[in-house]
Amino acid sequence: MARYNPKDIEPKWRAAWANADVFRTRNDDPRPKYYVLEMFPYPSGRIHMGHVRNYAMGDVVARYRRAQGHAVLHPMGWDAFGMPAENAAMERGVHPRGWTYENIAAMREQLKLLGLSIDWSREFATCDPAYYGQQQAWFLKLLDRGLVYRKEATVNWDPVDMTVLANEQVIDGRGWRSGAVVEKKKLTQWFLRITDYADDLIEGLSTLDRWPDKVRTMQENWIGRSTGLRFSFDFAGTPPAGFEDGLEVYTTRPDTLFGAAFVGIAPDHPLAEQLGAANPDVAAFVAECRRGGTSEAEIEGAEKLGHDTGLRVAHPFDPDKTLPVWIANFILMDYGTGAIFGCPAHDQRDLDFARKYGLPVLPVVLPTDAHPATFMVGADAYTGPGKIFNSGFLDGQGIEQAKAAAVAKIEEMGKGKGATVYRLRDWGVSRQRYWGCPIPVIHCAKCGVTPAPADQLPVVLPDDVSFDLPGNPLLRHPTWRFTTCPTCGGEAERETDTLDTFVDSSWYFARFANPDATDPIDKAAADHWLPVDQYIGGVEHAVLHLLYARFITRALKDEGMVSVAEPFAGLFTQGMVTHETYARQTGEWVEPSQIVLTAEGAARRAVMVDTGEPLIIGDIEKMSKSKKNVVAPEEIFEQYGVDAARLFVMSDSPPERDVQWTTGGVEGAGRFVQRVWAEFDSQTDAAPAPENAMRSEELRRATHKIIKAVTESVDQFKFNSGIARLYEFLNLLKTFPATDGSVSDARNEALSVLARLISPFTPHLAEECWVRMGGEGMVVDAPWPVFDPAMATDAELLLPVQVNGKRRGEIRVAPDADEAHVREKALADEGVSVHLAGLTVRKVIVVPGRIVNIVAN
RNA sequence: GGGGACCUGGCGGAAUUGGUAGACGCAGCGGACUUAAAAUCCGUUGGGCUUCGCAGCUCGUGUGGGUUCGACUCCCACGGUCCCCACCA
Repeated sequence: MARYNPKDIEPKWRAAWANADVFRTRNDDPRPKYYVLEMFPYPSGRIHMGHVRNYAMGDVVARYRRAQGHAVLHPMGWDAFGMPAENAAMERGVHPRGWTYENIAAMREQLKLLGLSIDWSREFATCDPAYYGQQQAWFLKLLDRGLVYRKEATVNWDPVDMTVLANEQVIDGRGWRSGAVVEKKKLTQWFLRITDYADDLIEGLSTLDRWPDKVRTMQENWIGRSTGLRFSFDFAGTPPAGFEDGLEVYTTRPDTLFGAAFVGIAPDHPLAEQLGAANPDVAAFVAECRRGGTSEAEIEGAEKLGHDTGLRVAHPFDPDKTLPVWIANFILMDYGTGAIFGCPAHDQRDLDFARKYGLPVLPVVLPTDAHPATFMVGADAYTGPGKIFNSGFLDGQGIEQAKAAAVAKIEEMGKGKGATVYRLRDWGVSRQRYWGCPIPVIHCAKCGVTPAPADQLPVVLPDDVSFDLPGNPLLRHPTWRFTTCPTCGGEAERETDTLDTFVDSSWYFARFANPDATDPIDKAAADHWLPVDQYIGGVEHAVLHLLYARFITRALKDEGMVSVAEPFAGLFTQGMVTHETYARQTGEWVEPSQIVLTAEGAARRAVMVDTGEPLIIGDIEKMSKSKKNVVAPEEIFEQYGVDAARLFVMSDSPPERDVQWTTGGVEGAGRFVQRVWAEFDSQTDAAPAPENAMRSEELRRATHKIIKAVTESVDQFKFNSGIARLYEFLNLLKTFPATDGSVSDARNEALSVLARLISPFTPHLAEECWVRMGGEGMVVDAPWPVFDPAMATDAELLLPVQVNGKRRGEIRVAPDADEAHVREKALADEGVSVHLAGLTVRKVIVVPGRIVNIVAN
């Protein structure tokens, strides 16, 4: 009996799968399709434990569906454009292309170690011209349809790196890389009209019943639909130039219009800019507002700042009343109309502002339990329910009723309209970077913006670029951008902006259907495979990537390129891999491999392995290089085997939650691998057991129960529970010695089932066990075991009996025993009758197959 | 400020979705094997109490209340932890 040695056995089976080409998927496979996809990785150079967990989970699903008789599509690719490649170029003088493809090569080898059931023949990287060229092709179709446009927008500009930063790349007002104070700058940028699909993207969420509620809620909030009223205030007196039609505002509370104390406009509002041009005080105020940061602390503590323009507007419902127009720092230009009316009594921000500048606070919503004469608004605005008062024709109405009435009145007056407004903004996709998909348009002085002609696609990135200066190398390139206009033949320039990498990842799942297609998407193939049946990835993509992909899929559908609107029918968001952190007294982080743990419980201590220096045991955090709490997958594979690593990251926590990496845990998984092997390999040890016939029956039942349990746990993404049941089953199986003739049939069945049930989790071990027990072919091709409901049911049930909710006895009954019989038996039970002495039985509740509860007093 | 999730032994977690709380693993303790250690195997492990023992009683799922024959599970309030969004009118 030999110890199972993963280092020899695992590579052997990976080679066997590769030689037999078992994971190649054919598009004409007649079996029912199942598309499993894990979010494709960024080629950073090395895989980490998070990858191991993510791809292991996907592999469980893929192998399980395969065994269930599905034609499974399980591809892999690379989200290969992006900043790190350019950073490497700047820091180390390497070329982004070479750096990226080398990383891909390294990571591909590492991922292959995992033994994933991936069809590698479909692999591509988003930086392959063959991929991004197709992206350019559909981009131009969207441009043609008006879904792509250019506009001047205020962006975060990093003056050191000379590039636009996304909002999430601005940390406390500074560029995350350069540390430079970020400037607001107006630039002409490319946008995708995602807001055209805002309603549809919200509606679609309700069809995604296999998505986590959390993600659907986050997307709904992100889109942020609100309904209200858009209307204009007429100026009292001469309107400023360009505002002859008044000043348009948006509100969700038209019911509070009578409580209006002022009208506020954003510092970026055209009116503010116009006034600023004529008045240095206004210009100075606007400049001050722009300096404000957007960090949490700054918003929390930010003071409301305002500047009275001196202009006044007329109240639409009360011609005698006029309101001052203020420029206020808390009003955002890019939401609604960039202008509001302030109702201090019923909005906290307006109230803060009114108190500071001495504006009137008139309550117009009366809480149900308050009196009109005594109700006052103090430091807190009242935003609750109530009846409208102090409001002319709205008096006495409820809030919703008053909203409708106010909207109707404004519409009747021709001053505005009920409106739906979204928090979602159009998607700015311009990046002033080299390592991205070139936006395939040409700027001609005469003809304007012209799409690159189809025969010029792909517009390929030039190789000869330099990174010795900040900014966009495409802009500095001596020749690349100079071309001729496809329309007039005159001198013209290429667009030097590249696309946000989120565009690349918004359609890759469709390309996998046929990665060699001459069109962007092979429609027949995509219609066959899409939607992705199970998509798996981190919850950090809950909004951006998953929303963009839903949008692009819709846009491509409307272009006739795919038939589905929703790309991902099922979504699972898995948790991270975490690890305890260790630090020296100086605060310097220490790697787990450098430490040794002593004692246990409260006395637990960590010390440096070589010096014995005592260390601080820190929080359990996501594995990260900066905290040095990283465990390298390859070292774990080396020490415990790939199967043990796969098993552990799925066994110790529910998949959606974080899993804490522990040495003890992976050792336990390794132990399980050994014990499974020992069970298959020990056919001749041990002595016969007594009660053979009964025990065979018992083993059979256990076997069918484990089939049911593991099948359900995989179906429901409860891998940890399924694995726990497999441990339990192995513990039971060990009590059935191998040489006992009377249990051998049952035992053989049990082993055959076990090998197949573990194969999604520990595929290499499963193959070796399958061979050892004489299985036909490879277990990867074996069908999933089918459980027999009759066999999975016990012949006799052990039913707990409670008296007044407390367990007092147990009875044995047949599963189909009728209630009267169960009742009789329960009352007759010795332990029960003791507790019934002196009491009158009032009620007996029999829950079939579960429990009996006797109510007595 | 808005939205959401979570809280169970020393630790990670399980509980057939309202029916025997603590499966399974880790760590611990006791034992076997060994000259010894590691590895492995066997036993044991929520707290308290009664008992020589078999066994039994009792408390127990963040806190307080409620619904129910019965609550980790449902409802209300409070506390704590975490995540997402955020001067979004």
